[in-house]
Amino acid sequence: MAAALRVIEEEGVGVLTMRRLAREVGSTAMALYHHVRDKEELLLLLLDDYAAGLPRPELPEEPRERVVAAAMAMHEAVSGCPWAVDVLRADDLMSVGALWYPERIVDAAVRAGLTMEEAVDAYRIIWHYTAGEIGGRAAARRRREEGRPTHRERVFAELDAEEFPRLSQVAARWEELTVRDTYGKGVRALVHGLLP
Amino acid sequence: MAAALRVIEEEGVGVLTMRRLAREVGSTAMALYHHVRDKEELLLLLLDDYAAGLPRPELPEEPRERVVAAAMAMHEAVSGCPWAVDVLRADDLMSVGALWYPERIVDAAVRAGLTMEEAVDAYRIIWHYTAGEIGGRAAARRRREEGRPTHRERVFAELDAEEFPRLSQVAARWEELTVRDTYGKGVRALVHGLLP
DNA sequence: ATGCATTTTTATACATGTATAGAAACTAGC
DNA sequence: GCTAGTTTCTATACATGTATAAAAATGCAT
Repeated sequence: MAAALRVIEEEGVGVLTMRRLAREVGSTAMALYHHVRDKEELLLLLLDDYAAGLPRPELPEEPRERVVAAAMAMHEAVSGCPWAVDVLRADDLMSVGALWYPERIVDAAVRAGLTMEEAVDAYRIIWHYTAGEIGGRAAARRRREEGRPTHRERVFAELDAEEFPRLSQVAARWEELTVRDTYGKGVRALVHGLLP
Repeated sequence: MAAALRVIEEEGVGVLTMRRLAREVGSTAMALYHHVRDKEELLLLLLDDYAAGLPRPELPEEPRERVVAAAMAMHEAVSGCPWAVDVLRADDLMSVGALWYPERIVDAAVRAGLTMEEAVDAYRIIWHYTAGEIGGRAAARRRREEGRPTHRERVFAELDAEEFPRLSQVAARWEELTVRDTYGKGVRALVHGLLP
């Protein structure tokens, strides 16, 4: 795990292969499979460690603000973790070390007056939004790094202004409009719409 | 494209490999690369065709209801497309054939009183939520099909009731609580929070 | 028809995750 | 110290996406 972490931090998650990690610890790739089920589990364990070591921010008392703050902390935590993206789609709970976030969110939602069922719904909806936002941004960044042409360019190039007036209107500014961080805006909207 | 579509529909997206597709059309894997940049582009083209052929549902006039309806139609469209999941994270626009959805959403948002910038934000936030929801559900299904133990089980097994009272409280019912479709609830919340 | 340039296809190769089979190292009981 | 069983590791193999280089096919001007 330490070796894996070192490789990731020094050279990026892209170069962490099973063979590379094996070489790093003086073993063979398949030997690693005695300790982890597959590569995803390895990354999950790393994520877990990472999450467990995160500082837990002070949260406001007011329930709605509390949910927003917890969600934004969760978002920030995952954003700062380059290998999280490959694991995120795994489930609706991130990892053991990161249970702190759902616990706070569900709790605050209940305190805001939601039933337990509603609170779980609220958490999962917030989580899906979070995962989607991070996944999208990570994919975009990766694409940019690899120099691949964004799909968007092609889309906007052959845009029919008759059929899609609104999109044509913003086509030129899309890039500019979409680099801004709108995560907070989204969570706030969700909290506004989900909590009484 | 037709061959790829046939393979996917008959045997699932999992068996569509470049070599298999090549065999299907009596060629070699690398020959395909003259027509598509990579496998992702192939899937994107398929998705595009699929999206272009979708029926465009009648939408309510009232702007907020219109956004909700368009979003739900978009969600349903993507859900019904098994190979969409592998492409979705690509960007914040799905594909040319699916531009109908963002166009309606942005337009309705503007008609509801948002500025163009705000409308684009709203669309992207809804899109991220949609992508996250579908990605998560697809991952869960795949995991179930492969018989892999869900990460969640392990998480809940070693849950400390002292530290995570709320989560412990729902641990046993998590499965039951999370099979329900809460997408609509989420979009409604977003629309409620984003549109004036 | 012929020679050249461009398009399209093949052959081969590599890195990757991981399955399988078996070897080696270790542990417990005597 | 020896044996049987278990844990851990190694060797090899395969399917996959795709890079690279070369071959073949095609189109075009003469």
